[in-house]
Amino acid sequence: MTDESYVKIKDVLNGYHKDKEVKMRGWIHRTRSGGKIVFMVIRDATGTLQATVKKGNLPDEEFEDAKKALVESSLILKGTIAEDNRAPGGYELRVDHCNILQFAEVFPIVEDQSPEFLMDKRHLWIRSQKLNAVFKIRSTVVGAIHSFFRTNGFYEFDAPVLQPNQCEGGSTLFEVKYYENKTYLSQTWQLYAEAAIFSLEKIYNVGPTFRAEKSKTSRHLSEFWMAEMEAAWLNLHDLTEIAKDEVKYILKEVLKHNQNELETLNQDIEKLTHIANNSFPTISYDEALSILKDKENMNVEWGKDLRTIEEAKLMNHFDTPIIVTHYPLEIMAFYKPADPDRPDTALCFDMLAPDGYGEIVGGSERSTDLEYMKNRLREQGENIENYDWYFDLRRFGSVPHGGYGLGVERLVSWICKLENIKDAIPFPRTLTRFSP
RNA sequence: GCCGUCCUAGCUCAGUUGGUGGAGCACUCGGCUGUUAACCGAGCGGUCGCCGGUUCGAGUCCGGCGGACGGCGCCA
Repeated sequence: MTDESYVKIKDVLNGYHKDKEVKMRGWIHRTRSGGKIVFMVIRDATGTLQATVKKGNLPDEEFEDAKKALVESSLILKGTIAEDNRAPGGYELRVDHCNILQFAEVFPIVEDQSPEFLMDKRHLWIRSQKLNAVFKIRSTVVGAIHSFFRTNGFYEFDAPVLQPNQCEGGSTLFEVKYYENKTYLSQTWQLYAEAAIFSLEKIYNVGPTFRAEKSKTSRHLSEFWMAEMEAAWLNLHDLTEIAKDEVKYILKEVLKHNQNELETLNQDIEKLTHIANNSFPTISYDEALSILKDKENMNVEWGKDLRTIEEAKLMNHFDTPIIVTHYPLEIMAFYKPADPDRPDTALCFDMLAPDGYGEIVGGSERSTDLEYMKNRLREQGENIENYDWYFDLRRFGSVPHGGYGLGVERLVSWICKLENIKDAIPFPRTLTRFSP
């Protein structure tokens, strides 16, 4: 698949090619030159390595090329790997052939960068060590989601991205011209998933979700990836336990495969390991309100959703993610059923991450009561006719079922300790930015 | 929708009471055979976001507009 005659930097740093003559290829990450010596830090997908180019050890014209090549020039090098404690990482390549594939123009990103500038140059900034590490972890996270559900008997099931109706709240849809009509970008996979469980029973999906919310915060994207599951015969307790298992499994996979990346990002590996190996508590909305009142002196009126600040204060008292169940029914979407034992609350839950990363999972049992759902939709001013096919699901062999959605970027942000969710996705789309 | 901060060289920023716009980095040239965000010397580099106003004179004061970023609400 790849040319094995070229060695990777990670292997060099692990000592595999010591004193060997090797071929390497990559890009110039940093370069500084003396009169007759050039120090280049070269970069490939696996890491960075110092290469020393000394005049006399290679043809003169190749030395001159090495001297004038700017940052991000692509190149092929031949030379010997030497252990040398003067080199960062302890190893360096002593070059005897330098072939510059393309002399890069002046790279616009230098030492001082503002977030806005880096966002404008996102197509170049994704080469940075930080984003390289984040996207390696993101790859592990998404891979872990697939393997978690597949090994637990779930089928991957895909829903259309273009959807004629909405699921929750009307004002947050992206409208799309669809021939002579209009349709909307997917806000959730859920309604289609609810149709599919009558065939496959246990399903999941990872895919893009679009919300035209006018949220300008470090936790919101207009286009983000949601990992959703839906299954027949599950109750609220089952759902919360699966969600906990899933998040712990993802964490363990990241800890297994991405130690270097977590270090690059200055994440606390011990803390994450502790979280991955401990149980996540489940509390009710009522208990959350008590904690806020008793320990934070914050009075939240019963019936109000927990706001960002309240979630953060609540999480001061936990060092793992927690599940909060039984939010007030009134503020919940039409498909969430009331708890028969506590009819003013819904059979729903959120998972909150520590350290202010907020809601990473949201889910619920789904109502099987057709009239109840119709009434809730009418109260919210929705046109019931749009949901006719969905209501069919309650007319033909309806069963108890439920599901949840996990925000991939929210999870990645927390695991990578990112300041802004925009760095958890390669090319972020927000209220004000849809380019590059 | 509401609130706040910011906008000066390619980048990051300084700019005093209103009086001929600066630094560092990047880049170019010169020097240096072990640098670690290399260093030393020189050079190149400007529609001070836009429009209007006050003033002899505006980067600076006033008004409007635009853009970016963040917070709240809402959500994953």
